[in-house]
Amino acid sequence: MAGEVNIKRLAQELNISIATVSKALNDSYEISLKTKNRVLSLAKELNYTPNPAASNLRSNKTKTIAVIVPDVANNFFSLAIKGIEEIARKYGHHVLIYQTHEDAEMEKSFTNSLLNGRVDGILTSVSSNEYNSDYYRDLVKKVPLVFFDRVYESLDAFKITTDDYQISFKATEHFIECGCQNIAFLYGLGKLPAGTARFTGYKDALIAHGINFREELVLDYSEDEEVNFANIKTLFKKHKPDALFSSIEEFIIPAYMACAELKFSIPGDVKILSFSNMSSAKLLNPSLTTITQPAFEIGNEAAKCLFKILNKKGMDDDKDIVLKSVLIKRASTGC
Amino acid sequence: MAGEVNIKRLAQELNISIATVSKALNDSYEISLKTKNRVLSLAKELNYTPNPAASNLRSNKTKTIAVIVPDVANNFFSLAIKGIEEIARKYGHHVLIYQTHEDAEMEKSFTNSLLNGRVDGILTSVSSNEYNSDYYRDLVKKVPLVFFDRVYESLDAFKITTDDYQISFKATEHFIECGCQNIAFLYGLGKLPAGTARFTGYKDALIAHGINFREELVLDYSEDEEVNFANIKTLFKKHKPDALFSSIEEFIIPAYMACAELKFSIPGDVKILSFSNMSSAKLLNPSLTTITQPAFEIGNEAAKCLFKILNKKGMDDDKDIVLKSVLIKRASTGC
DNA sequence: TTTAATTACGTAAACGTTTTCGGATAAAAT
DNA sequence: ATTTTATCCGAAAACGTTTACGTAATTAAA
Repeated sequence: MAGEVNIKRLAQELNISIATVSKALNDSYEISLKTKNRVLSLAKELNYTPNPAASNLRSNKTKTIAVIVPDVANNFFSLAIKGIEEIARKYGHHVLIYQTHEDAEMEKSFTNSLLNGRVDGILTSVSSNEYNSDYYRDLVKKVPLVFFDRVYESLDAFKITTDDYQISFKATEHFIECGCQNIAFLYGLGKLPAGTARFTGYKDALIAHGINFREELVLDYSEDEEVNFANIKTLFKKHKPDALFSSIEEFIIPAYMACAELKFSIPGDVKILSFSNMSSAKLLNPSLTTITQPAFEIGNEAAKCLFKILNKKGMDDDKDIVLKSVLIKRASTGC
Repeated sequence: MAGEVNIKRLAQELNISIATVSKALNDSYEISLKTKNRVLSLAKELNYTPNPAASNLRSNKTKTIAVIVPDVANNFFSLAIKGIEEIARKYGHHVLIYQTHEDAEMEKSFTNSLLNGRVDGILTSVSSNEYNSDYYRDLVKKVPLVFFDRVYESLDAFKITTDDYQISFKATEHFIECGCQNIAFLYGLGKLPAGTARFTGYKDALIAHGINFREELVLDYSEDEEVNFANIKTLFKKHKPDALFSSIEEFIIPAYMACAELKFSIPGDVKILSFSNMSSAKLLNPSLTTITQPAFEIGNEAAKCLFKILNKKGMDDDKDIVLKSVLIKRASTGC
């Protein structure tokens, strides 16, 4: 009984046409204030809410945006999502969240499932396992899309990133100021601009301070945590680095465990810092120096950007927004 | 041009009716294998995907489910969501995620926005700030809904929970076996069954071992982390507990910080354990003994349950599923 | 006073599906 | 030869909105 409250029902009870009701609900200029009030108050009384499917079908608007991230369990992404939601809520949009788990195929499959008008726009942070530039070159023409953090550089699309190069340069200098000379680099996201920028910032800082870059001090990320653990131990034994620059959060656990197992003291024997948004960084033993990205703000900016596109405003704005990360010095670098 | 590929277009190109096309796409028994193949292959060739709005409008099915949680940044919930997604993907459903940030009003507002047919069903873990039993009593009649972890006990609805009472009892016994006598309880989720069950398990274990329950050793959770920090310090100074049983993850950071500031050694001066799904628990200083809930499995079970409802199967199954948590002993309890 | 403009509302088509019902054909049963 | 049944397909309505267009009533301009 009470379930079937739709526009037709409102129209009948008020003795007006459904067109008038619809327009009144959408605050159209064509409708007098008096009838608007009549409609609105009855709608409220009957607890009317518009059917989204019908509305979407007719208007081609879904009031939903999609967020595609590798993993919501990652601190960075969960914060970014929070930033996105804040804006989405402001614009009355729902948020559809997809996790790719770094699987490029799943990423494409998810994205494709959104192209038939399921969402108004997409915010994406691409998977790190494959560089799928061609796919995205097509995609950005088909749907409003904003990249954040993990972007494709060459594309003509809106991109929100951070100052990976500069902050990595600065972090490396921090090591050097603490007296480190053999700074190892734990290399993640190698296929993405963010990864290479972090690496280049590290390398350039070494060179700028007259320290030779040594290929053998670079360790590539493996998805298998055990492998990373083993690799770090090997790195320690073979090359005795006095510092570890971890370019992604995932290296922290195996690095700390390796130090514990090899009885290396942090920061005495080796100093460590890492890109990270872990809230417990300050509780590690010892507390971890981090490069912390403004994750919430990135999500915030990305979402704002998308709604600019959806509302056709500021299309001539700069398509590249770069936010600043911050280096938080703690005990693991010890100075 | 290529954008407007819908059923009508397929029908025209194949010289058959749109009804036939629709039925073929839905693998109806009314359609011959031959025409099914013709339709399917053309659909694939033209990259046809059905318009979800139209489909939803007509069929009253959205192929989406909603997940309502307090916070995706919480390790427990992000894992649970992963478990949900696995099942949703299996059934070809999309997942809409909402964060309430423990705000009961926002929770109601979100939930209400889903009642007009935006989703086929809801998985929810209710906010801890208010006990909104009346609201949910109405709600479960209107929409397929499954509670997980944070439930309303009195309702006739599907609920996935864990053995909070038993595991808390066991954890308290672990303290006692380690020689603790003044075990403080950091009390969270007090308005929810999960919270009270944990508290009761703690209390009953004390009594079972002839230890007096002391009200002054119980500390209620505050949303303000600074307040928790201060309260824990006061607790330490006033009552010198030799153990801290944290019933929620959020107490860990202030507890560790308080110990550090007061120069209390863990587990020497005070032993600590906490409900937690933090992956870095083993890296804390010292590594933290945890009660870890099977978060992924909870999500998994909850989603399975919802799809049972949606497919009208197993409606006579037990509506209460209880999974087992596990006590992982580490250095912070020291024995 | 006539005409033009403005305001307020209604009619009906459209969005892309799904589904009910019925019909045509052919095979099987009588 | 007639009836029944099975198989395959189409016509058309329906889902609940939005919106282009038309029109009557009122007001402003001529």
